[in-house]
Amino acid sequence: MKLDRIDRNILTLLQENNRIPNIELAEEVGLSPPACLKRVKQLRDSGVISQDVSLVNPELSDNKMTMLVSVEMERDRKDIYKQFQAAIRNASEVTQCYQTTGNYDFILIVCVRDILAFEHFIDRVLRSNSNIRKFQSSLSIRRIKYSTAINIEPCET
Amino acid sequence: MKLDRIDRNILTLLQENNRIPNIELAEEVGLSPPACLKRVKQLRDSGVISQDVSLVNPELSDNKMTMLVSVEMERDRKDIYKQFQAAIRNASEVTQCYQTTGNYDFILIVCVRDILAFEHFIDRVLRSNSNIRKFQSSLSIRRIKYSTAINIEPCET
DNA sequence: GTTGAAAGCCAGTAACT
DNA sequence: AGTTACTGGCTTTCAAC
Repeated sequence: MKLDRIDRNILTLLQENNRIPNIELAEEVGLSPPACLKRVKQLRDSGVISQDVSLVNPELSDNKMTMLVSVEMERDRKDIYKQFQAAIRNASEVTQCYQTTGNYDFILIVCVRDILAFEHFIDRVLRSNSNIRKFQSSLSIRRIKYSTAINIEPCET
Repeated sequence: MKLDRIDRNILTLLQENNRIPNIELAEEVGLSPPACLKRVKQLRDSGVISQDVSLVNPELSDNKMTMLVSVEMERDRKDIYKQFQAAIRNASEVTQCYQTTGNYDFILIVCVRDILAFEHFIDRVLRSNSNIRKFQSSLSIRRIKYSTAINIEPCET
């Protein structure tokens, strides 16, 4: 989908606050409310906007412990990767997972209640998987920065 | 702030979709619309819900490159850490940053347009900082999982 | 906390440029 | 693509319970 300057403008604003009334949004981007609404609807329907969510203060979660886990697989076989990815998607403890190049194959961000829950996760998802050569965990003691917005540069068109 | 079962229920639902009409939300949690709305408002006002945002498909960002960077500081001095954290918060390329224990002190998730932009980031933020002993970057070739929701267990009260 | 009702604003549609 | 005019629905209040 082609995004023009106004679309990009809309996305930047909605990434900051998606509860802004359409009337205000329209004014900010210099459009009439229906025209603006139509664009927003299109952005949602086409999947450019994938989800609309409330962000909750993590201090209030029962999962106060965040672990960063690097995983190295035994071999570079596609089916092995696929199977691991499926397991990760099913593991509710994993909030993020990145496949990487370099020393490790995957980096996981895992949120759990306590060490016991983390051990349980490791046993269930990692240790039971014989395709994993090794993994290394480190405890996150603080989340310094967390932003869900992606950078959408204004363009000329 | 004390959260009862209904609050937790509301938060779980809004973390999935914050555009749900209040009427539906109220029905889902078994409350009348005004009572439900009052709770949601309170959750927002008190900061339990910190932000309401649209999530945009990262494929559409101009920053198609994600790098995972581990950073080790020269010494465990609090003022050095503070200064680094401030620099990280100011760096628009950094979308997430976790302070950790273990082999490294920080893990960054950095989104940039291309290698050039990454080099620029490294020069500006990392290489220019003499308190950094070393850092290691790896390229994320795929985001396997990404969830903004935190786990909020139902409770008895 | 619930219910019911009323007010006002906004989303969404339609007709048209 | 866009605007203006209109309708319907929802949010948001307030009352009374």
